[in-house]
Amino acid sequence: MKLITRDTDYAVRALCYMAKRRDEVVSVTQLVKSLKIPQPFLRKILQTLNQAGILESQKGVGGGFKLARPSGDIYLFDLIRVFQGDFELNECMFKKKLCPNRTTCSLRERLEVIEKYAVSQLEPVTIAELVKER
Amino acid sequence: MKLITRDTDYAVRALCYMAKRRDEVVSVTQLVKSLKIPQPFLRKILQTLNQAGILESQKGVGGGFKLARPSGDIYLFDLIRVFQGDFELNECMFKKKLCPNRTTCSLRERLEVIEKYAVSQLEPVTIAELVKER
DNA sequence: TTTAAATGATACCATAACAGTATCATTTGT
DNA sequence: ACAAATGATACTGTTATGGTATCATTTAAA
Repeated sequence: MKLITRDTDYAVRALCYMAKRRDEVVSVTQLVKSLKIPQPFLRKILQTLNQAGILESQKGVGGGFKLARPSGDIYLFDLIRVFQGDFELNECMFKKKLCPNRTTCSLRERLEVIEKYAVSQLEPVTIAELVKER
Repeated sequence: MKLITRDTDYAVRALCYMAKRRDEVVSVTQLVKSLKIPQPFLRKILQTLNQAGILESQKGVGGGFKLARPSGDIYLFDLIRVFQGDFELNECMFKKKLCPNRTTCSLRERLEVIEKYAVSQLEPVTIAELVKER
């Protein structure tokens, strides 16, 4: 049971790295040297981020990626949405439909509270924030 | 991303049902009629609970299952442990080893806070409690 | 203008978890 | 003897996760 999957995690690391070098174009090869992430996997991740408008890319020799916007405007939740879909700890199996079971539903209320708390904790997190800490 | 998997959920429902009929032996067939759960799946779940010492079973005609202890002593976490293993939202990929990435680790601290909160919310939940509500 | 370094686009793959199903053996009340 | 129940165990289909592999295209620089 993971709140953050590996691709989201790798994305965070890569973006933090790039945030420290704003406006500098960084290649995957470069990134891989610092972060210990498998090349082709990181490449796929960055391409996805590019398609999502979080990164900008530049092809050809000397090319690579850079942040498409200030690191303070890149939210952890953006990444979660891209790689993991909507953040939901619940996923009631009877969504929309009338929930047939009152007992489980009372449990669900508790899960909802937990989810709200988790969201409140993670919502404000941006790449800039993560870079700043320490 | 689910905090509670389907088998845990089904287990909760079945146990709540049985809690209302304490010391009465209930067969899978009976349970299936009330709760809308696939027979063979529920059967497997109850057998697992039996092996875990949460249920007692009685074979043969008129047999079935009943709670092995008072419903107030059966914790949601017992079930989670049986069906989902340890409750962890974190699963740092570099457990034990020195975490090589400070940035991600600062994120991890936030995840730990969330996990602690979730545990604090779920820890006190027993079957008795769930039955009592409403 | 060739070459090499980069991304773009896609397809593929292995493993595990999840959500069950199926079957045969054994027990037991009637 | 029979039928209703669990015990034990193996199997199956689908999806998510965590990647690899390949070929095409762009582009800076020799």
